[in-house]
Amino acid sequence: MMHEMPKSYPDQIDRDLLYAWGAVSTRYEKGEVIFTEGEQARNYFQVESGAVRMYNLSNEGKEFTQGIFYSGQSFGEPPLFLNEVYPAAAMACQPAVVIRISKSTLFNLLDEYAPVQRAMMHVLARRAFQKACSARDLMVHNPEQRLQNFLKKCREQAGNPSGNLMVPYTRQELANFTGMRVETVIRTLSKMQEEGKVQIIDRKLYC
Amino acid sequence: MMHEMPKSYPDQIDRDLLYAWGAVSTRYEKGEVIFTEGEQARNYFQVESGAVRMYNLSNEGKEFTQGIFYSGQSFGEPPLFLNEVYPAAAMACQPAVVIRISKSTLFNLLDEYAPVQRAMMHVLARRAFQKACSARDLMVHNPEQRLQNFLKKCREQAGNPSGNLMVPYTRQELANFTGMRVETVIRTLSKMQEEGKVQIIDRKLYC
DNA sequence: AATCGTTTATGACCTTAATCATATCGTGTA
DNA sequence: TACACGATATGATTAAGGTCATAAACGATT
Repeated sequence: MMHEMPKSYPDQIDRDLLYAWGAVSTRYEKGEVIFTEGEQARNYFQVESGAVRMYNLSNEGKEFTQGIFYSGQSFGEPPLFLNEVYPAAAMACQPAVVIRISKSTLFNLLDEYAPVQRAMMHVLARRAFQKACSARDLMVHNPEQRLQNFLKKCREQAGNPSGNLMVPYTRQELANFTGMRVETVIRTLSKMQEEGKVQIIDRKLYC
Repeated sequence: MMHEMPKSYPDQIDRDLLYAWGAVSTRYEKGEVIFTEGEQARNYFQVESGAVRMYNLSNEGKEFTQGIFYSGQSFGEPPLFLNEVYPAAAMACQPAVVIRISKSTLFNLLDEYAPVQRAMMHVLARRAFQKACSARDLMVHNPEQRLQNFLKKCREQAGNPSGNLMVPYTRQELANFTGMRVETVIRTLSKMQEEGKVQIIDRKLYC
């Protein structure tokens, strides 16, 4: 399934700067794993093109999507600063090119460029903020409310706060985002469609 | 209910430095609100003594605890860097003294002292990391696993990874942390006690 | 056109946590 | 000692999502 790319994210590290400091880029095919949950964080990663998904696999084989990252966005930074392991795995969910530099190089780079360090702080703050919002939204038990919360985030991220956004996710993907089952998502969306809360045209979801 | 204070958290901003930059401290009684969900973030807060709880109130009156912060810890920083509103409310859950400085003063201070900015980055990274772990743990539907995940975090935070920790929370507080109902927590803990997974002595919980 | 795999959809049944009611225990205090 | 209140505990009932089975629709590929 193809995902639309949201508007660009300007506050990550400039790619040319990364390359100047010796970054290397790797191409990952759809489904290829970039790192796994529990693995020690040793590199800074930034998406050059395509899309990367971070996710957890529960012991019953259920998947939870922590986030999807697009061109220009970094991912998996928090454990890097804490000498920690990754709390989730990362996988290309589209063919993707990912820039990588080592932890120590990143730290030197941050020491050298104060504005870059400032930007990094901004990124970390945004991550923490978004996760706090997610935690709040995911504690709602009501399936409809959960979907509404997620769809609202979609609209905001697409810079389309009120309009008619084509939701670029399958029902299964929505289930992985919201921690529900596919069937529940399908049934809840049907109900919402009847109540005029969303539109389903030709099986595509609009909100 | 009295909470035990975990070991100190050394990586926040030095209190004397804060005072030198014009910070003021306020005493809050147990139950007093420091800021509310949805309020614009304008200050940097750091606990001087006592304890502060950040929480969300669902529209059905259910409470979800995002975190509890003790002496030396800051709270509510992420939205400060993003010009955002608080994603959760903050309330003293013990009599507490809280240091406060304005956003602009904090930014000046961070610009002045590179090591402090580094520390702040570390704090934000830890927040993002912990929230990612929480999100993962809260997606598990099984009540026992959810409690186990939370109790494990308790043990780690207490620096007591394997030993017999007295859990300093009521059943209701455990419910608010894990997003379950009191009765479910009580029943699940009873079952775990029978299976030797925790101890309940004189109604106190050990794990 | 035929085939295959994925996505969407729907019905039947089941498991389980939420809900509601009630009771006991423990602690602080009048 | 008696009282009040919060915390713990337990049973009965219910609602609701999960689970399983099955099928139709759609897109890509041969």
